[in-house]
Amino acid sequence: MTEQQLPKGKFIASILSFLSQQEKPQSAYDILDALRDEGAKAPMQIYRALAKLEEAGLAHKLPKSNGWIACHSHHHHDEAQLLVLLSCQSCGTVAEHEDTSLQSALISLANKSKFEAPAQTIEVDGTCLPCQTKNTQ
Amino acid sequence: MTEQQLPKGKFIASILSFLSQQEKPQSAYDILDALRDEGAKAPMQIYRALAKLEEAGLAHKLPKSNGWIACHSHHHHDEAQLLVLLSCQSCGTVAEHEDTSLQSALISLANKSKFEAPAQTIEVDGTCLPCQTKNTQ
DNA sequence: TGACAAAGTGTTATGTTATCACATATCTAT
DNA sequence: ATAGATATGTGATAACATAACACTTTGTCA
Repeated sequence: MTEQQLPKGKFIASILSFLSQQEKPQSAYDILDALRDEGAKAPMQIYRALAKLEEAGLAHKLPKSNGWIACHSHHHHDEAQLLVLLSCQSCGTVAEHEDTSLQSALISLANKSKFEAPAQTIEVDGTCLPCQTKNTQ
Repeated sequence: MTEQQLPKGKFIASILSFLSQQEKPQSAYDILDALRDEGAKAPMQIYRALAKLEEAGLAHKLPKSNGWIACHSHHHHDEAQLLVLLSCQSCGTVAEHEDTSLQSALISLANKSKFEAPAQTIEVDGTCLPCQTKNTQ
């Protein structure tokens, strides 16, 4: 299992706490605004903290949509090479998945091309179940 | 097979031709600069054309890195739901793959969650074979 | 053919996301 | 104490993307 130890840094804890309370991904500038009280003044402060959180596996960036979420899966495996984020374009919610067969399919594709791919996150945009039913009513 | 008919629009052909000649993905602003001669003046003109090219399957946007490439695969299938772009972080080249087993793994993951995912492009960042050998010399 | 709708184009302004560069402060081991 | 590493503050700017509106061209059909 992953260590999940909090990296050190001024805004680390606040950002993680803020993200955890949000249902939807937040942009770096959303976070900046939310942390004005605590002295955050420039985007750089937020981006630096987010980079550390991501490196620690405590937050994930949605690669397409520039948003950030706190990691909700407390069961990440060290050997996991692929995190899939199912992102609902209608309501904004994001579901995290570590899928073995998807991961091995990706690894085998990379191997065929001798392409060296480190662990990564992919975002899949679509519509979650609640929103599907909502939209057909 | 996909139709691959050229959409109409002032900069469509020039953009496609420009992208085809490039080895690496180009940003919308790169394209804008390249098309000054032909009268391109504002980003909007480029983005509009790129949207049509992407819709027609003639160009692909790298979801993570804001770059655009001309489609090099002349064999896209209509039923393809997933395009994988292996993007080398060292030299910038991008390889296009339509991988059946990766696609079906993704579809089955989505089905499990009843998540409705339309056709999409995912970008996998890593290192291509030439760059791997280059970097260990 | 003339009139209307639809599609395409030009342009300004603005919104959004991300990094550079450099100064200053703080921590840590010897 | 002090040197090196790490962290922080901050202004400026780069890079990416869209809103909004006016205007022109093209398609089409009575």
